[in-house]
Amino acid sequence: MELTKTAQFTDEDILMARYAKALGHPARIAILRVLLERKACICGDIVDELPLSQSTVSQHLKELKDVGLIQGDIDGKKVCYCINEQVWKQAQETLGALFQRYTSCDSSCC
Amino acid sequence: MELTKTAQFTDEDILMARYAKALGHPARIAILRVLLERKACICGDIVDELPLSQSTVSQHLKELKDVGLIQGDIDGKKVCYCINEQVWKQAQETLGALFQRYTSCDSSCC
DNA sequence: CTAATTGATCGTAATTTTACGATCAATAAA
DNA sequence: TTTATTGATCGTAAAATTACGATCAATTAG
Repeated sequence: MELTKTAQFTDEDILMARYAKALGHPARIAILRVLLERKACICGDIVDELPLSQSTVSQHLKELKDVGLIQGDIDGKKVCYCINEQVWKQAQETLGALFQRYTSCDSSCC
Repeated sequence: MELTKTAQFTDEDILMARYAKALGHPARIAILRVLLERKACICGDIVDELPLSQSTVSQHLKELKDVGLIQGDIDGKKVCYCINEQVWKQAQETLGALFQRYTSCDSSCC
């Protein structure tokens, strides 16, 4: 009895997945870690820290920028990247809420 | 002056990215939400909750199972899925730690 | 035994991601 | 001005994801 599926994903699920997806590659985790370590924003020394070419790193930076987790401002010849506080905390809350929703049902299942 | 890049990604970054990647699709978020809502583990009624075909949902379930976030036990004709507590908490901690590493450097940058 | 149900897996097509070199634009240094 | 540096973007190839129907194996119901 095939009922037509109309239900779509909720905006919240889509947003959450977007944040998670942005974190879903070691290079992007590494980039964020660099940005977190040096509180001040740094530019493409990030490239030197990663085992990837400049163009590839630039691509990963763009993805992080597209979801808003980081921002980059031009400073002369160089570009300064850093965490975007608002979005960062938004992602933290959204994903954190999902994880916290778990309450061990010690009993029963599995 | 091209220095050869030797540095690889750390195991921790890779693991973290793996967890995040597993959460990086609305369908998988939706699946986890269903599993979280009904504390007890349910089987492929999940399919009915999602706007996707049975085979596609099964594929997403497999991905979640592969990273360990969920587990599925056969119960007669049906299969019972539920959150894997250990792994769930591991992912929560790992990703949570990353997010918490941010300390607003109100000043300066960007 | 024969149906029907459940859910994994296979094969496949379309799309997205990942990665790189090459190039381009802009700034800084000579 | 000419040259070097910085970093985005383009083009492209290879690989991975996403999605689906079809099929298969196992269990349950008749």
